[in-house]
Amino acid sequence: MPRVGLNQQTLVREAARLADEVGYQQLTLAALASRLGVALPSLYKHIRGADALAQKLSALATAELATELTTAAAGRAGGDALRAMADAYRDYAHRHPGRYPATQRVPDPADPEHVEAGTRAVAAIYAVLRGYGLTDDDAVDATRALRSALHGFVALEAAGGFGLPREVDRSYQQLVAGLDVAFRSWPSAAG
Amino acid sequence: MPRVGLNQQTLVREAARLADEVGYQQLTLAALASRLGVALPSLYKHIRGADALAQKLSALATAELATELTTAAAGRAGGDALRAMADAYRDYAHRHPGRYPATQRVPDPADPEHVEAGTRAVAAIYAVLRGYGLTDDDAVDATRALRSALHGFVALEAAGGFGLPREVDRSYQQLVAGLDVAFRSWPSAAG
DNA sequence: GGCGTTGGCTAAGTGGAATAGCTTTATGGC
DNA sequence: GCCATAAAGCTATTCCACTTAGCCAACGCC
Repeated sequence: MPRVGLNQQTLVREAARLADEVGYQQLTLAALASRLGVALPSLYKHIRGADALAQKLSALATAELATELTTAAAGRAGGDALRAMADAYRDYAHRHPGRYPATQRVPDPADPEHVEAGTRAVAAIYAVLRGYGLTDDDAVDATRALRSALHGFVALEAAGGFGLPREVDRSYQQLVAGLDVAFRSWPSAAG
Repeated sequence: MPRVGLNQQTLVREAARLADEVGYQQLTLAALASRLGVALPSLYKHIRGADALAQKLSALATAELATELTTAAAGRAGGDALRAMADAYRDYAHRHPGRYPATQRVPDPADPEHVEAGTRAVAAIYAVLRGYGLTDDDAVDATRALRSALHGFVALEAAGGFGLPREVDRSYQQLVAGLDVAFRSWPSAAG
């Protein structure tokens, strides 16, 4: 039995690739083992189980997404930054349909890299919102609104929830334009 | 073997109750059969399988949600209608945490009731947007934006994605207020 | 009351996750 | 270089969910 030379990193990376090909829900230990050319139980030498794999995949995807969001917003401000970030967000979801759902898993407090990735993603959003003069509670609310809108759109799109012929790209542009308008007049003291 | 007197309707209704108790992902045919006091294969006399059950549950939940959205918006207009509908939406997701995810499944074209429920839900949203003077392409875009924002928020909330102490209720109010602002100045001819 | 339809059942197969326990490989100390 | 040991494979087995096949009993109609 020649050794394949697996380790957790190669395993998680291959899981990410596999998920993008077959879908997040179809990512199974059995499929991963088959892909790597080992028997299923062999994976347990490197990862605690299916749930741990999902968590590590989430950390990987979140880190990737955070980096892309940060890069997109760099050197831009206001509506420019918002549009660039929103495009990067949806683009990542399109390019990595299997990884994207993993980013929605809440970071594991016991995994510093996962926590850091989540923090970086939120920080990227915060930075954009600072360009609108939003801080503290307003920034928290606006961050939640932005995440909700982007994730909701991408999730509905992936689920095939947009049946009408109207182009989805344009609807997304309008959504982001609407967010821009909303953030510009975001209430500082609403009740 | 005394007959329990099952039929598809009671089966789907019980599945809805069970899903709300244990979660959508934990709704299994095994759990449902146990709950109904029959052996698992007996369910197949009434439903084609696990996927068909999920589809029927989606039809049920979508119909319920459509009704609640329609009721909430009735007799209101503009921002009033928007807020009432948004509250009804999130309220439904909270009261029915197991049914809500089912509403995201795309209606089965072969199930007229399912299709009708989906149509009613979208129609309720359209009616609210007409109060903002939005029609045609603008209404399509705005509907997608509204659905995205509401679903995204509810999904992130359910996933535990809002870690900070800032009250989630207030964030939701701000989101809806932002949508109101955006819809009032929704671009009629953007490009 | 017979009989067909229907709604239960048991049995068995598939596929994924997980654990136990064995064997082989790679490696580091002497 | 040899060997002890840890690591990385393996097979076998259990558990759980879904599904199909095929049997039998109950109910309902004439």
